[in-house]
Amino acid sequence: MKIYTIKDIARKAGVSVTTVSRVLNKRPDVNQATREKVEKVMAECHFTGNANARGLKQADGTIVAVILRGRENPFLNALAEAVLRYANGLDASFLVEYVDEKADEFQTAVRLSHEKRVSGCIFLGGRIDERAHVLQHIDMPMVFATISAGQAELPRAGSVYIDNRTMGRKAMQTLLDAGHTRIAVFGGDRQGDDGFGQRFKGAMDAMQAAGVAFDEERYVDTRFSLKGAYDTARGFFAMKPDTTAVFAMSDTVAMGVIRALQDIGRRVPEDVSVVGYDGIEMSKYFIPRLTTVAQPIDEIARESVTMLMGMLDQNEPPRHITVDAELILRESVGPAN
Amino acid sequence: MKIYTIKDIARKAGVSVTTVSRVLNKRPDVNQATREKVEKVMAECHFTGNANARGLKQADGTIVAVILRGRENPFLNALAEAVLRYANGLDASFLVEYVDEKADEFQTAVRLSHEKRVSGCIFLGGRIDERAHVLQHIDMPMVFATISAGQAELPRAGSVYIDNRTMGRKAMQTLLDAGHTRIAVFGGDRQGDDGFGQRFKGAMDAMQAAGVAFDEERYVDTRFSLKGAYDTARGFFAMKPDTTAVFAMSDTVAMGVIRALQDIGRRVPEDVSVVGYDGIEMSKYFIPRLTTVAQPIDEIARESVTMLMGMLDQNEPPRHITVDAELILRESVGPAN
DNA sequence: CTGAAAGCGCTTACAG
DNA sequence: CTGAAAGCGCTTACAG
Repeated sequence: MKIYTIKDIARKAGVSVTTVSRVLNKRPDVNQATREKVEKVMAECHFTGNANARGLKQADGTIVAVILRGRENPFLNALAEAVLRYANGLDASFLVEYVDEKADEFQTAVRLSHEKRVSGCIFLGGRIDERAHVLQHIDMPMVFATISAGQAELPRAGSVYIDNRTMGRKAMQTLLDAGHTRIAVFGGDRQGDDGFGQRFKGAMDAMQAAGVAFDEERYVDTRFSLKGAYDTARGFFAMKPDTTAVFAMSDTVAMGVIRALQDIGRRVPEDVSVVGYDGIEMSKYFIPRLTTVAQPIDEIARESVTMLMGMLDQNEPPRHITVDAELILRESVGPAN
Repeated sequence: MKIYTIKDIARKAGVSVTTVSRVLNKRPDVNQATREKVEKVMAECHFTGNANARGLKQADGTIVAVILRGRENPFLNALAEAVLRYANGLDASFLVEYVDEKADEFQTAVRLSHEKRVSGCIFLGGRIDERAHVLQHIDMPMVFATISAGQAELPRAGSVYIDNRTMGRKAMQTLLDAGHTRIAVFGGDRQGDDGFGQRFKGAMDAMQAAGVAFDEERYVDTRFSLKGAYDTARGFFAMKPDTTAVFAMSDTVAMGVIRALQDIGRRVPEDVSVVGYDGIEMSKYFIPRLTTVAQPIDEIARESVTMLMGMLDQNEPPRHITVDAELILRESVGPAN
């Protein structure tokens, strides 16, 4: 079956391609009768135009890329949905790009700036490290959602994030308040100056203030998946069975840990307490419901979109803004025995 | 900052655009010294070429669209990942397109065939109904993954699916075997000739064979989300508190139902048994672990990709193949009291 | 309100 | 092994 081009439509409608282009783009300067005639032909042919050809013309409006790692990450996907919701109706087209586990999202951004004429981008999650240097090669506004880019030397990068250090402290405080002292922390690279490093620092702040020493062997470096957390937790609790509480740096990790605990006969929260992070939907339905640090997804999305559009349209400078998070007390934390 | 074009690179490297194009596409017929020179310039400029311009040339190889509803649907996203995994290395580029809750995926396919020169597509999940008529306007091979397209009048559509009727029967049989008789079914449109309708039919087969009457008021039409299932279940159990088992047509629904049960003081599986469907990863970690009908994600993905590529490359006819599913017995089903 | 023509950044025969 | 030129399907001044 034939794929029609604007030329075919023009011929069938007896007008020029210019005119077809005009009605395709809903421009006002077309005679009503002409418009209807062309629209009829387009409908018959199910014609919608070729995106590549259209995209080739530069003045094609703003296009922004939303970059995230993981099609199966519930938190980041919820964030992406929210970003798209706020983007809706704006004078820019948003495309979401998933990067692979082992891919480099910064190089992806650089590539996109060429390949798809992307003029701005929003990074969802992730972290900023030396790889980010390549971003200096592209002169494009960007905003990092959920992590701080304040320390990075990226003049065109803004960021929207919760105060991870404070929230890490509150998460730990919740455990301390319940009387726990042998507390494990399940997270990523604790040394990083990213969200995870901040959460860890906050947790240490709380321990220090409470005068409780942190047992270094209770820091657990885990993959952020159910299976990763589960396997790690099984191994950890075999080594450190007297641990009575866990601060997990994501809800997914928290759930994997809770499952592992259950399987070795430790109840949550009766025997071991667990606090999660992110506040994904599942945290409200898991059994037990998760006590967790809920990131304000809608607000992060809204601020990120607003900031980026401001940089793009009004040439506003990037900002680094923190939004309020909430520690939600639910069922997975109980008093130490 | 300047966005370089192939012309810029050619000038900087002192060669023609043809040559740059050749090294960009890694063609063999370029002098090694020339290639290196050009590659050096490209690297300096972070040049990767413009996807729109490239895509505009027709002989650009096969491109297939993977269409699914819901960026937050864990089952369909796992399927998409698997499809991409099998697609990797094939001589075709795959793009995944998410359609909105209220969008029409068939019109999306038609649009994509024009806009992005898509020459084949794989539908993940969903259902076939009268809206599918538009597909007859495009002469493109397609395969429906997880649902049967055998009855549809779509000459170019193949499908890969599990035998939903048989598995619906087995799911129900599990409940009957455990001694349950007051069983509810939580699903979508039970009348449809789609996967859900088949599951329901299978469930009825089992009840009939067991000589157990199905109480029509125990069929519950629910949205396939945690919240939807939870809310529906709360309402349902207030009306039919003597129900002792539930066949949920997706794991997500099963988990929402279990949470609701928990909240009204009914334990699973001691008081109420629940069987799910799909076999998503979370079903192995939820507490209790879900007894569920596991769809063979990898196999469905592999067969779908293989079939579509066969239709595309070898002009093979579409087929309708069923793959084996497995009912996994875990913790959410127990004996009736 | 309408159309002829140039051009977007590539790729691809074709010629050398 | 290399390059000049045509063309992919659109959009956009420009002219009428």
